[in-house]
Amino acid sequence: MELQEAKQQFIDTWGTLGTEWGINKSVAQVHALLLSSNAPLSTDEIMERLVISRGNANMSIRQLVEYGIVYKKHIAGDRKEYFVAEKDVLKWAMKIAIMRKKKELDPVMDILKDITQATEEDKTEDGKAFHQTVKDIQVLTDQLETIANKVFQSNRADLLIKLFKLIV
Amino acid sequence: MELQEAKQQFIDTWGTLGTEWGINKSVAQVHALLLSSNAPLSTDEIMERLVISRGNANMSIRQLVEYGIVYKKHIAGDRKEYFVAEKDVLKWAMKIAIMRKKKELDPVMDILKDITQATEEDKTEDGKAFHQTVKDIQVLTDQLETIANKVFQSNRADLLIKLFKLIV
DNA sequence: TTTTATTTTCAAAAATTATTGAAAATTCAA
DNA sequence: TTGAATTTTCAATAATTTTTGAAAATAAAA
Repeated sequence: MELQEAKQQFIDTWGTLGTEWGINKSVAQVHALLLSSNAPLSTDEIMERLVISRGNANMSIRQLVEYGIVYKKHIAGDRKEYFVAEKDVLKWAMKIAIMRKKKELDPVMDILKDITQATEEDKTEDGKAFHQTVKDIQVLTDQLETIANKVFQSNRADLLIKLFKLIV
Repeated sequence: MELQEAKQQFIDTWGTLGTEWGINKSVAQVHALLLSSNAPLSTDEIMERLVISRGNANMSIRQLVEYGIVYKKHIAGDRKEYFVAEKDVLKWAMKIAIMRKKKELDPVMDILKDITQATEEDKTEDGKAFHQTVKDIQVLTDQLETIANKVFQSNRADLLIKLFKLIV
């Protein structure tokens, strides 16, 4: 397999995976392209390489920079902005996880808590069953959150992984 | 908050969350409706309650049954099919996780392995860096997979969660 | 300042995904 | 069998999401 071919496959695969998990295909592909490139790339280079419009490239890059998994890089004597991806997997994977948790999971957990409380007093069979169902979900997500927070706060997620592999 | 209101909010929230994570809104809502209902529901009841078409209801239910998180329930003297949701959170959450891992993550992991191998011999600076990047991702996902498999295989995921909370 | 390069914005178009609903297929009781 | 009830299918339509591309805004050089 040619190096270029391998990179292209990586970019395509990443794009598909992103789509399946609710991440925009272009965003995922720009991320993959930057991950696969040693050198910083300009918007023009990204557009050309992925065959996407300037608007799309600009929006996608901006989102990745906002996520904190792609950095701007100034190159002396060049007016263009260049971009590089964070190469430490554990670092960027955790940033994505934290961002999605905060944006999509936390609000749901708040609502689950509300519903659990609001149905606390219900005396009907149906009401009690529903309360229990929501409470079960809420308790499980709370437990998972505790674990997630501990892992996120730690700078040694790699060690935690090894530890967990060891003891289980 | 009325019980009906609470249920509706649960259904809406679940639908939104599903959408954000690449699960069809109707599928997620049917799941939430069945989770929130003690009694088994027929396709007609689901259609009526969620205001969706027969086709949509049928497809959504089928998918949930395929996932193994909703069961068919025969009611004596009634020709209609009824459906109930698996109420054990840990059980259905794990089934969803296992299903999505198999369908969406495993193929990607296979491709990452291919790319890692195919770029093993590359002697260029760029090739070596790309190889390392992909390999890092691959090693991390492999570690996470090991953990996931252990949790999935265990029937006491709840205990594992408690254990992990304890030691970390 | 003026000019030129670069980035950003966003309405319009395209692509994708979800949903409908009626016809076809199936199932079951009479 | 026949016929009614129920389920399934799927082409057509609707809704949503993504992408484009050109104009506006911004930034840097002349």
